[in-house]
Amino acid sequence: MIQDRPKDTQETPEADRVLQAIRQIVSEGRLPSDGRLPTERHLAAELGAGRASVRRALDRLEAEGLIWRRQGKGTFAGQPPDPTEELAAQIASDVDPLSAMEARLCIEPALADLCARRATGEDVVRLRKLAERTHDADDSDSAELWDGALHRAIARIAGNRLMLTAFTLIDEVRMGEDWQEKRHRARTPQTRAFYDAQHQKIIDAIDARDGAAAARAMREHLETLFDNLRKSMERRT
Amino acid sequence: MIQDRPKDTQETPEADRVLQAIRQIVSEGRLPSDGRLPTERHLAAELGAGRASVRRALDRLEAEGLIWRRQGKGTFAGQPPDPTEELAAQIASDVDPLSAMEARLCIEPALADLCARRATGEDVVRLRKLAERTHDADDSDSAELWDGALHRAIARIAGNRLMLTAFTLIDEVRMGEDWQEKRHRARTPQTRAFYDAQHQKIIDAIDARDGAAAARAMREHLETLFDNLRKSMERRT
DNA sequence: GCTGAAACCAAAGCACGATTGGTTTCAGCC
DNA sequence: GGCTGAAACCAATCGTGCTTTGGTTTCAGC
Repeated sequence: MIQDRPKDTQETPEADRVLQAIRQIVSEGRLPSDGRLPTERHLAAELGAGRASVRRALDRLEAEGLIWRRQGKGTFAGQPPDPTEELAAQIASDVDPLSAMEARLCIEPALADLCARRATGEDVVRLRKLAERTHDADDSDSAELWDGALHRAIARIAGNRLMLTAFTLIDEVRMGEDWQEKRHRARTPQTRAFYDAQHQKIIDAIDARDGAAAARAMREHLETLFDNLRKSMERRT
Repeated sequence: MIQDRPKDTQETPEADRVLQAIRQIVSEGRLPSDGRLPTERHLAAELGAGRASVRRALDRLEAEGLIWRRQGKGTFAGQPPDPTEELAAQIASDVDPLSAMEARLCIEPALADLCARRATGEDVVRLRKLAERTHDADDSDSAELWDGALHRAIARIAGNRLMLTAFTLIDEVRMGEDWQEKRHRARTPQTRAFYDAQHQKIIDAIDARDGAAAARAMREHLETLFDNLRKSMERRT
């Protein structure tokens, strides 16, 4: 699996040209709203190359996770769609914030536990980086995004496909709801600082491979979040 | 909403005739393997009635939950398909028994907790009946079925749509797997008696509306189940 | 050994008409 | 007025056939 040859930027004259060209299309060239790339045959004609060369380049981009392909459908930028999202969209209509919170309070501490028992050193580094991004975020919106990424990363590292699916389900419903705004109002500079400290505590427990402590810290974090959300909802009433 | 007229078995001469005829088709008339009924137009012609009458009869059967209809598709006996099952079928392939058990251990105690806090007297009666059926089951297979129904009932009573979906996901994957056989081997007369006692304990806690105790009892039950499953797998090795 | 070209396969999309449940309207009949 | 039967129309779905598109193989040239 190890590339022997030192030339990494210029594998072969033609292949590299094609690869760079397509990479540029993906990264800066504006694509249709669905992210669809031109067809392989079209790209080959446009770049004056053969289909085989184009396919080799696309193979690489796909391996890098920049694009995904489906026979009969096309080539698209980004990640392949997740069937969990569709299910989430279907049941999102009759789920209230309280139910979502109950579900989070049930599953996320367990995920933190598993995460602590299975995380590699590399994983912990990534988590710390995400916590830092959450901390450094300028506005409340981007803090929200990085916070979501952190919780998602913990769920992924936990390494249980079923529980990850359940988490994704909750996460999608939570995001798609119109009570986004309520959550937004619940975030203040004070709460954000508090959340950052709790994130630290969770990650420290994971770093120490202490599953029970990680679960406890996560539960504490969620309960704080829950309380603030509830308070902000009562304030509205 | 209250029917004033005493005639319940004979609402109107024609409507009742059509209703009975279709009810008979659904209950005893053999249908195609997918449970599809003849089309409304076909039924109307065959029964010598108008489409409106047929539709009224079908409306009633649908309200009773005996059939379900979809525009452009047809009328079918039984319950409408659950999108959760499809998702479960998709991810079932890369889920091992251990992951499923982890997931159950995470979610079912929480469901028992919620169930204890929300169950009505009627709910408890139903649970006791299911536990009894599990106890009285002749063979291991039917015990398995009633046991599943009991756990599902607890999940439903918990009254959280998201968590019910997550439970259904786990349940479907668990059922569809080929390690059904392993679970079968793990059930012996001794373990069955033990499980019955644990079911009692769970339901007693629910009856007492003691959420924490219900969760504890459920966790204990699942851990026993888990241990036996693991032992039976090791025995095979 | 890589490239370009061509041909074929299989999965998905698209367009079309047919089918089917959902709805409305209308006339006939208690 | 209320139920019935008939008809017409709407909207979702399905089946069919053709096209598109990625996946694969083959072959000749450099």
